[in-house]
Amino acid sequence: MPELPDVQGFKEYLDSTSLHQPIEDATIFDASIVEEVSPGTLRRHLEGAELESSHRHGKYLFAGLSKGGNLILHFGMTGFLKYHEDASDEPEHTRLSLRFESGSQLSYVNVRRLGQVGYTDNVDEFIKSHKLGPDALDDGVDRDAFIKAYKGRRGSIKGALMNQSIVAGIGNVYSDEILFQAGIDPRSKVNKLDEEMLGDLYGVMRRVLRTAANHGGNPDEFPEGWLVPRMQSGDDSCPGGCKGTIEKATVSGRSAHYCPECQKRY
DNA sequence: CCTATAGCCTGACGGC
DNA sequence: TGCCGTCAGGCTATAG
Repeated sequence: MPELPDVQGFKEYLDSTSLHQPIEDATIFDASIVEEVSPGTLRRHLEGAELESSHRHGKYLFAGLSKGGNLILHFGMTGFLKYHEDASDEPEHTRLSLRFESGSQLSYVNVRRLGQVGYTDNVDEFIKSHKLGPDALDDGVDRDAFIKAYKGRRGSIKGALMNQSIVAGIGNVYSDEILFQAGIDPRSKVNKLDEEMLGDLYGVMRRVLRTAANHGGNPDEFPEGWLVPRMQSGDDSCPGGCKGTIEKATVSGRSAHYCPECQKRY
């Protein structure tokens, strides 16, 4: 599930529930999802510390620890956070749980183990070593930087948008939404798009991600005419008013949803 | 350098 | 009901 807007929602959830509370214990239920350090090392860094801040970069969430360093949270396809008061409310598939002095707990839950938790001293180095580009909503990603980064690539525009090393945060669902709103077929080659079209795409990308992030990635709150809520409810009629049907195609190894009427293939 | 592909995990769903 | 294949909002390593 979690792309930039969803992870922004998790950040706000963490901020409003879990900051500035001493962690009494950290329980790692699944050692295999711990990256960068050993499970024991992660635990030592967490216990006795407080989460004092949080920072999102692309689909990653980092929580600054009062003893120094940062907890890394990455959600893969099925991860999320759950704050609960009672140990009996522990969700299934909890992989890491932080129990605070108050008795409340913050749980990192992930069915498929494609996500990771970990620890790093230096977030910037972690971002560099994982080859992540700038966050898609970063001020540094302006129109010119966007055009320069994508211009002339050979692959599909959908694949390029999902490439985390160019710009971080866009995944399968939001690449579909952005391309739908930009009127571009996901199979289009990037090098067939001129600078003006890339500039327009930039504007759509920022607006879509900002709007979705403002709603914490909850499709029920998205504006009229968006594609994501339709897909989620299993309704394949085009929300663009063309009366057409949303089609599916495999693009860059992922399933793309698009409207052949409203989106032009370049 | 760039792009496409297979593999990693688990659970839900549809068809037989 | 039970089994099987397919698919899923991500990332990495590898091959071309």
